[in-house]
Amino acid sequence: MVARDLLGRYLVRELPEGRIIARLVETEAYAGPHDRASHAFGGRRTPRNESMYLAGGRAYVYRIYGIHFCLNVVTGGEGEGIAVLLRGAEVIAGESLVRARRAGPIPTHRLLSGPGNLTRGLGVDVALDGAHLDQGELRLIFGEPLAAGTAGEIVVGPRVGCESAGDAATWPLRFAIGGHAAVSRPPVAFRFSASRGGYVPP
DNA sequence: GCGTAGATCGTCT
DNA sequence: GACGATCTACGCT
Repeated sequence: MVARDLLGRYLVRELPEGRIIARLVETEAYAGPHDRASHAFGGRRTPRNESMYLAGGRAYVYRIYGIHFCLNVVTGGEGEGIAVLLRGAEVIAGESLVRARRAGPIPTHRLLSGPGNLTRGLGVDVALDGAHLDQGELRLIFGEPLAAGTAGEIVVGPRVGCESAGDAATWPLRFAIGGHAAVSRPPVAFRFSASRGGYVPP
């Protein structure tokens, strides 16, 4: 599953002011026309979701709630409508550039935590919709996959905000690095503990 | 710490 | 005309 393989990989954002590097810690898969929670459900194509049907390796960016943007990586073949939502990342380099886009005293581990925060912190908007992610101002680096045991365990859970998607709501398509502080909401077993500074097992 | 409400607008019915 | 793959502030415990 590609969504799981994206964990631990790097997102590179080139801005006029400099470069931001982020490491993905939380993703969510949207499985195509048969997935009721997906914008591509039923094979629907509209001007908004058209880039979801591009060949893999492109970006699908859309606005939500009139306020936020969400960044997806198209992972299917051309015409399949399969993509992965990037829900959370950890800042590796360029933290000052991220903070410049996010007002207020925000803990480092929360700077790119959550789909809306990730796009805001990286300065991603619909201008990048359909962009190639192997070149240009936003790139995804396919380096070493996350090695089990070296960077935390991968945990799996139901997707967020898909409660009304019928049985698809319970599909285990959300992946995260277990216990990582930048995970927006802990899948299944993990819960947040401020006293212990992050997400902890029950 | 927890739950709830409000923001805000493009997109689709 | 309604609502959404969200976030934050705020009030209560």
